[in-house]
Amino acid sequence: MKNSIRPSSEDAIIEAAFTLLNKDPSASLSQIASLAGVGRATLHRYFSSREDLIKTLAQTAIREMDDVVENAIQDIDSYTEVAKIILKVLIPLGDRHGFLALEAFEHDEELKTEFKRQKQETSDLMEGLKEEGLLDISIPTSWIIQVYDHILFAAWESVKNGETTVSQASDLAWRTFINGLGKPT
Amino acid sequence: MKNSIRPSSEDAIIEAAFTLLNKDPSASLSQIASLAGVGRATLHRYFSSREDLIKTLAQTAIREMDDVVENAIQDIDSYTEVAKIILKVLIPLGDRHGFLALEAFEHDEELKTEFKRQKQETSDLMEGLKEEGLLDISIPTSWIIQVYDHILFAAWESVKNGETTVSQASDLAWRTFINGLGKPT
DNA sequence: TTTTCATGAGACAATAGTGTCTCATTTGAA
DNA sequence: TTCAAATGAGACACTATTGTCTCATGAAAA
Repeated sequence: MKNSIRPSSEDAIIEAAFTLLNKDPSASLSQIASLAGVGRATLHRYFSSREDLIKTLAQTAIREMDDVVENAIQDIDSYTEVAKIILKVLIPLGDRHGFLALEAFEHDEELKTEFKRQKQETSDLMEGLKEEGLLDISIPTSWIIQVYDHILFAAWESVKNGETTVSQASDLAWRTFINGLGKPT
Repeated sequence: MKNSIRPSSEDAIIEAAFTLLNKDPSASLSQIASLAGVGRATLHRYFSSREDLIKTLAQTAIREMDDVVENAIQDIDSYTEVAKIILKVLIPLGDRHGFLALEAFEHDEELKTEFKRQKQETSDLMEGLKEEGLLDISIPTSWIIQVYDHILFAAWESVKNGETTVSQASDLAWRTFINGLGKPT
């Protein structure tokens, strides 16, 4: 029972950081501590430096994405349905994880490995879609991944701007992806 | 002949800023001045503050985009060809203008107006594509704009990563856009 | 009650960036 | 050559942020 009950301070800081950094990626540690309702000293007790905090946020984000995806595709067996569902469940996470796209993790081998793994999983998924005859096999997988990622981004922004609901954005994104890269008829 | 020959210092600073800020958006004014080959004091003689410099860069970027687009579509009369060519000529500008996407211009009315105008022009272009029967009229124009912008972004990144040439990325982007949002057959 | 531990408040030093200013030098034009 | 404008170098004050440290307090566990 090492981690059964959290001190709540650490979680509060992480939540405050996610909230604040998405509004202003250069928010200070003072602001974060303040929103978390803890002193700045306490923040430094849990996270030795700003870099340490950001790294924890990135790891948290990776885990949250893995969790939400794994949970959503439990009973699905076709690549097609998996790709469709992932698109839908990841859209709402943009508000929470978006700011991480602006951070540089080039010096962190641990995180780079995790990012590489996620990219590889996406790659495998896209190869699966090709096998199922949904995607044009003559299109480079690297381009397919780019489009998949950026359409997801477009969907998130569309929702953020109030142009569509998550459900609508999800449908539009999927339709655009499939028609855009699908097997020529 | 007020502006016939530039002092070159101002231009050198702007060029250095474009180069450096795309590598590191938080590069200091010292670094920028240094790369431009001028003293920090001189930089402040041309740009009263960092904000002032960034704003000039944004205005420059808008003008450069307008120029390259206007120049490319001079003799074209179909919306379809225009949309296709714009995609191609804007890809290389990503390396130069990309960092501006990370800046916040919410407090600058002048720039906000320019951005709004560019978005409106894109909107008009997409409506034109609908009229020419190239795009599905049942798809919201706001979504079409999102996809157009993000596919452009995907193409730039694809080139930046060395996955494709500009020409290949341009073809893939156009194909993906047209098939993705085109009229159902 | 006593003890232990997390915490808040705040002082502190170090660092970095910014904007201003001065002065000596250079450059180019008259 | 002479003069005026542009420049480089650098000092200066100001601000913000960060990370460390100490100390008193309050709450929970023993």
